[in-house]
Amino acid sequence: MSLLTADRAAVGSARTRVYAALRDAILDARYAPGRKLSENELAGQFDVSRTPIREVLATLRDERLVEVVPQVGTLVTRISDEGVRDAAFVREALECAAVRLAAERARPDDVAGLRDDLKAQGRAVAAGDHRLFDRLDDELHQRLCVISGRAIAWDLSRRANGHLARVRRLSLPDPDYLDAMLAEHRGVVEAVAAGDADRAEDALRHHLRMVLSALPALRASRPEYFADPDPEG
Amino acid sequence: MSLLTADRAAVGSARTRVYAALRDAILDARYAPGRKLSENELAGQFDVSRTPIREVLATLRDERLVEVVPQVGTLVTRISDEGVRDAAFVREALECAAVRLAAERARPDDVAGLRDDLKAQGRAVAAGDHRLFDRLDDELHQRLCVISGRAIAWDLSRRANGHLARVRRLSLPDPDYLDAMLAEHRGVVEAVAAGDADRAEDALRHHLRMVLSALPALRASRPEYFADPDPEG
DNA sequence: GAGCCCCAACTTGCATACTAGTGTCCAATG
DNA sequence: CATTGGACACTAGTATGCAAGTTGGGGCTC
Repeated sequence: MSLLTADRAAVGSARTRVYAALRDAILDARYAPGRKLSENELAGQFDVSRTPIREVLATLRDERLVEVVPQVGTLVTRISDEGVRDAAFVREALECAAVRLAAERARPDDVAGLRDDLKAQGRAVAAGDHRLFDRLDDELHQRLCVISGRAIAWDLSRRANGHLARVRRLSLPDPDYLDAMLAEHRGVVEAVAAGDADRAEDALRHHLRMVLSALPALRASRPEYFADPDPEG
Repeated sequence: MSLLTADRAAVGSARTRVYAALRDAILDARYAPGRKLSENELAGQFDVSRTPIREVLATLRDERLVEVVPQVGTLVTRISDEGVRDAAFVREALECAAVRLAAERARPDDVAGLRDDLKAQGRAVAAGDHRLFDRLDDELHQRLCVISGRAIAWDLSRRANGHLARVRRLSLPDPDYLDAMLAEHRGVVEAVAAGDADRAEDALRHHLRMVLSALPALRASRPEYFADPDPEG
């Protein structure tokens, strides 16, 4: 623990630091699906004791990113159809409801903030910076939820998003994909700016479903990241 | 820890037991909003160490039922307009989306299960057993989510439901209220049975919003349970 | 050589000790 | 009498030790 006390409070205690790092590593598949994690090993890597590690793993378990088996170990979950469908369902339900409210409530400075985000996304696409685009993507969705007055929609959406977020991150290297995403973001933002709740909802719903289109290709290229397919549509 | 090992596994470890008891106590306001909780005291009451208590409190913090202030204490949150609105929003978004799917997918035995639940609710209303009705109410909503194929909708709905659940439990003593709730449940179930997604969604939306109608009376009768009103609609 | 059994090493769950920070209460002082 | 300073009791966060259980491999037996 090399941080000063004040910094620890600002950064949010060891737990926050470990959580962010570990979640990021799982989403990037640096901790690959199926890999076994050891509380002791992680404690050593992050230079903290097992206690905060255990709290972080409990949070990640709620997000379905890890599976804790008592007396056996903690595993990074494989990406499952069920998990991806659940995440997509939750995001669609919560964010589509939120974007309707956002369209009704958005004020000029809210719209300006959304457009700033779009511009930054345009620069990220031009620069081919997938990682930055990914962050700005999340930020845009968060902004929409905040504008709706129901910021909790983003909190829950994000928490339920683990399996889907891995699909998204692992699929990013296609430039056409980024262009399409950006175009869809623009459509959502313009509908919100116009105060058109129906159009905003439709645009966002379509957008959220598009992420799923990358799934079959990813499964084909990285079958070891996936659990066995399940038949349900 | 007086339970056998097998029972502990079935019951789900000390944490599950403590979680259920503590959550129930908070929802019933036996631990009143605003009350300070002590990890040490709770550990003594439940005859476990602070570790599982802390895990439970972390979960309850995610549900916004307690607020943990470092180096100060853990408080039962007061019921807030924001918290109630957030809970209502999340339930409406998730469960309305789920009930549409349920209406499309429900099979005869699913419908039979729903109707069994309704009958039990009728008996509970006749007997004036609010507590039982409350459980059956949750069960019905859960069934609908399970039928939809998106059981996660209920998981998240329940987790986000803390503030609203307290309103519901504390408001129960009105018999007309129970009658009205039961009638609305019937409307939802019949729409699902008929495979009418639009009607099911409308009925459920209306139903979920009705819970909010009990809020002003409760606030008037128990102002000490509530945080200061906030102006937003 | 094949199969079975047992043990050792590892796992998480829980209990406990320690650290650092906060608020309160009382006493001393202006 | 009011106010301020300080000690003390209590808090949550973290570290560590102990208990119970699983797994996999090595050695013994057939």
